[in-house]
Amino acid sequence: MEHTPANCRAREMISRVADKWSMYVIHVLAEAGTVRFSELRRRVDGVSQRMLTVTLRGLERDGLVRRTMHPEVPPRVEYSLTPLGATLREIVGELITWSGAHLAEVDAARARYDARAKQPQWATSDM
Amino acid sequence: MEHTPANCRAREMISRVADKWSMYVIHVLAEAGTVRFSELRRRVDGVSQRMLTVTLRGLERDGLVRRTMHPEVPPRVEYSLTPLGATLREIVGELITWSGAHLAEVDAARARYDARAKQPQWATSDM
DNA sequence: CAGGATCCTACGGGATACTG
DNA sequence: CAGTATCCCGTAGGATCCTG
Repeated sequence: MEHTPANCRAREMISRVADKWSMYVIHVLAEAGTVRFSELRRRVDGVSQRMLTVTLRGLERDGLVRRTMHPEVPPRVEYSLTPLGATLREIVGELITWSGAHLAEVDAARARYDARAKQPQWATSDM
Repeated sequence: MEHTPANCRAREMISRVADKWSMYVIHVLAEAGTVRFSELRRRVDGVSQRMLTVTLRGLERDGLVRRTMHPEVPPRVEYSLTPLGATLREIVGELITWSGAHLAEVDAARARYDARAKQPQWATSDM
């Protein structure tokens, strides 16, 4: 993995996906297929209406998500992954899987760290 | 992929890693092995000294990064991935690879989106 | 129902200066 | 060298209200 121009721009792409909601939205779309806005809002637990819109716009702009407007009343808008977006499925899925698998370890590490940080005196070998 | 408690907390883990620098730092440590602070700062292009410290502390707390202090003068501090952190290597690596592979597509999608957004009138079939 | 427009706040994150 | 401490600003992002 060298310092090629493409690699430089990798940070750009990471930034694109590394916000609070993008990965989660991709993940939900990956498992749900085609979903309406309100349904998506329900599934992406805790997202505000505004942030869901903003996130979807970003993903749509990057060609990861397709937005389909049905000219009815009341309006129905459906979202799904594009083929490009689908190529992210696996990676995001792995990240989710990883989280589940290593959650306990991370929690333990945190507890250890916090304990040590709280009483730095005890960390000295003598006492 | 169901709505298990572990899966709920997946978002927590994603949030942990989905900030501006964590993935990038993990990636650099993955390819560089054991690195001193200043060297890391040079390699993680664009990071401020403060944010590198903050990011490293977070990763250390979560047990993903090991910090080794050598009691010398001038001080030497080295960072490396823990075994747990190393399990993220592949996932982050895939994301980087993905970025490189699909950069052009994303750029094209953006250009298309922006063009359409700028002149919404032209989007109508007649004109 | 889908989401644009506003308002507002908290926090991410940069620059700079200081310390062991 | 490897930080910590401050100051400060921009923006991510939540709450609310409004419209087609």
